[in-house]
Amino acid sequence: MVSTNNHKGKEAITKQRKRQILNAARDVFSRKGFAEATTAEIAQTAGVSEGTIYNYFASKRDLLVSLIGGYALDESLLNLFKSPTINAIDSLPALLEDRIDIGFENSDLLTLLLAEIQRTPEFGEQYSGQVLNPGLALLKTYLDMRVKNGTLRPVDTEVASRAVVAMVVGLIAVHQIEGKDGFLANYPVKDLADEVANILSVGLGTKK
Amino acid sequence: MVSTNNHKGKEAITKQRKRQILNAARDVFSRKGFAEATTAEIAQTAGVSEGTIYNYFASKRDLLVSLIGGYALDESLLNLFKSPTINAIDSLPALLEDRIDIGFENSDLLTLLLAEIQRTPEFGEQYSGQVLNPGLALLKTYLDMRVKNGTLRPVDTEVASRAVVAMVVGLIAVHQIEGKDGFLANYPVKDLADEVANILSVGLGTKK
Amino acid sequence: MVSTNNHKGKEAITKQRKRQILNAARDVFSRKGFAEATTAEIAQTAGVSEGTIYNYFASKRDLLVSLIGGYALDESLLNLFKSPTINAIDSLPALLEDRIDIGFENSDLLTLLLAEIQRTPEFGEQYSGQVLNPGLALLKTYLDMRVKNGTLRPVDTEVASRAVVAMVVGLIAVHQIEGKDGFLANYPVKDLADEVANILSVGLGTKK
Amino acid sequence: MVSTNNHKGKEAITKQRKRQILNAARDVFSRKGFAEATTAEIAQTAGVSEGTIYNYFASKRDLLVSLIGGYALDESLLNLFKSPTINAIDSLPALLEDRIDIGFENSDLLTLLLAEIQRTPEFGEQYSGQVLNPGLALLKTYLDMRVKNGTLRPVDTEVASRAVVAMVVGLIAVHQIEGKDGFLANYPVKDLADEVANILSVGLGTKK
DNA sequence: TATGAATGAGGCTTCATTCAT
DNA sequence: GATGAATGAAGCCTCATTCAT
Repeated sequence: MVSTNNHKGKEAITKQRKRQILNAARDVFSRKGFAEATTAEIAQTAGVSEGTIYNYFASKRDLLVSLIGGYALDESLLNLFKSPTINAIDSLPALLEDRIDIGFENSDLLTLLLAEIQRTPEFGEQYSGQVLNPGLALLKTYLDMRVKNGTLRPVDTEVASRAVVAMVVGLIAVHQIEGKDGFLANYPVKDLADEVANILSVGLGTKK
Repeated sequence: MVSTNNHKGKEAITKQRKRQILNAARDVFSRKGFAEATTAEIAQTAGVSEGTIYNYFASKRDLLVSLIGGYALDESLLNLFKSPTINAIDSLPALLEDRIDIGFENSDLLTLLLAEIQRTPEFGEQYSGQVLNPGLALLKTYLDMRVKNGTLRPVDTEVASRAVVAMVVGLIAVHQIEGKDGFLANYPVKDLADEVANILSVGLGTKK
Repeated sequence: MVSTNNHKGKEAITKQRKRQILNAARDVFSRKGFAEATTAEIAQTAGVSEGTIYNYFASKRDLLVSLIGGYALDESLLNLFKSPTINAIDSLPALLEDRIDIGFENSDLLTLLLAEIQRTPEFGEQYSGQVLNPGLALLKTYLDMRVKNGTLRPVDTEVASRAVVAMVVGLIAVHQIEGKDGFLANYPVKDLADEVANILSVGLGTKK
Repeated sequence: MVSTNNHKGKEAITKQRKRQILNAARDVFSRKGFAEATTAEIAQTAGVSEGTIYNYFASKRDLLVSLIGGYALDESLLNLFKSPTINAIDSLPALLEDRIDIGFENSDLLTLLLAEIQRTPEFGEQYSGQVLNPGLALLKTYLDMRVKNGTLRPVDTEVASRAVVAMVVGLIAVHQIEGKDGFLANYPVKDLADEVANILSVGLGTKK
């Protein structure tokens, strides 16, 4: 029992230590980008020594891989596309508000992700498979249903679902370009979401 | 005359050499990102020696600055938002097709731009001022006109113009994530543009 | 206690390592001059790798600054002008012998110092303040006293003290120019000191 | 005749061009030191292009060699030790004033010389042979004469002549260390020369 | 002969990774 | 397991020298 507990305790500690380092890596990577992030700064941010990182991760690159493939992004950027419940979709303004909010908050991570996907296409496949596709699939299912019951025009839902996602991602990018003094950064997110939802939904609705 | 010609010739050669190096820099930066690009690779790509770069640019960073601020992007990514003529806007599908085409072709540059804007907010200001804002302004003028003459709902055109741009940028980003075997990369651009234009324009149109 | 000891041990090692590198820097700088000294040679001389230098000093220049401003020269060239005790002054031949000996041994450092003072006047101020002026002040105090009690002519002791120092420095310079086969390098230092002391002291003494 | 004149003209032009470049080299070397001087700056200072330098000198180092061995320094620093006439020596204050004046004005060159002699002992031999020794010899001859006719104590004139030179050189060095706001730089050269001459000459004189 | 663009060797510096404690 | 000093590969940049014009 004791040793079991110790084991569990050790595993828990190990897991917690990995998390601690990954969080630090996420912060530094998203601020500096992968290449300009230093293990020294990650260690300092995590409150551990540089050597300790290598007790938990094989390399700096392994940190990035764990970050993009792992649970660590789940709680921030990844939620951007993560399966909303069908119910959530039903309220497009609320859904958009939620996603825009998360996205603006984590636009650095989106940039990091785009940049690293570019250098390592596998990241794109991984991210597509784990995050983007499930989200798109759910969206598509929902749109298909509404097309079938006649509350939507018979659009190509494969495209339409991507258009919805693209709208959110694009707003994040424009927000990033405009900066903290730009228009989007200072427009109430709720109003933004309402306007955009309106544009999208009315556009997708059947004409009378 | 002779010396004048010589002068002109030298200036022309200098300009052409700068262009040659900037083109190489654009290639390598967009492929590797700024930090991971090496001056050695840029030189090799440009077909000059490493030292030669420094006869034309003060530093590697100066290459980036010249690239983002200069004419070098004008012919590719910058066109993404560069003032389309009012006439061009009139045909939303054609406009979107054009921009999506350019964007898919240069998605690496969009990523580069986003990443470097994040590290150097001045780049964002510069890009906003020189490229994004003029494009948005033109779009807004056009939308305002159509709102006034009743062919569009009275939307917030400040938001709506950004939504249109965001849609394009977002599609580029999603395309980038999905990769060359993804859905968007293999969907006919013309059809994509038609679909998206439909979503946007019908959504923006007055309900009967 | 243990951790305290460890701390002390680490600090001691750090200090010792800095010293080790500074000593190497002094050797190489004085042999090659600052600009022509390479960090590679300093590292090799110190018996560490090149990167290690930068764990202790911010830059090659910082090595020079630490060298000129720090304790590292105290034990060699700096003693040249460092406050001798009044007693020591009393025996001018002994004082001169001591200083000439030190100076001949470290003429490379004098040259280094002069050269770098020329490029960085702050070094001159620093060296004047920390080393030269205190030495001159002591010398002047002593000369003033002897003027007052009549064992010296009423010379301008501000000038006279500099003359004494200049004599030593000049001998070192001439020795440097003549080289190891030159006259001064092969003249017994004690005899040289006696002769020069005679020239100076009789010259400074009252005429009967 | 014509061709001869042309030849003479060409030679004259060549000589004049060499001189022009050497002067520039002297300026830059004495300001920056040999290693930190760049051929670019020398060319600019000389008002020629970088390539032109290599039409007259084999290398940057050759510039230094020509400078130290050649006529180019003759007109400034070299005069420091260059054979004064016996008559000139007769007035020690005047001689010292002259030399101190030249020396203070050209202390950068003295520093340059010392530094480069250190790296290239041949320079020291060359300088000793061409400049220092002749000067010392003349001084010694003069001192010997005065010893013989009883107006000087029977000092070792080999040492005494070096002491006189050392005094001048040392004053220059101290002046260099103290900088332009230091004591020596702001003391009237004539008074300084008088004081020092007094110290030296009375010291060298026979006691009554 | 004058030019100055091109070259490339070599220097300083950074930083991911290792390893002895 | 934690530490952080040591390492050395690799990158950016400088600058003496060459050479085609």
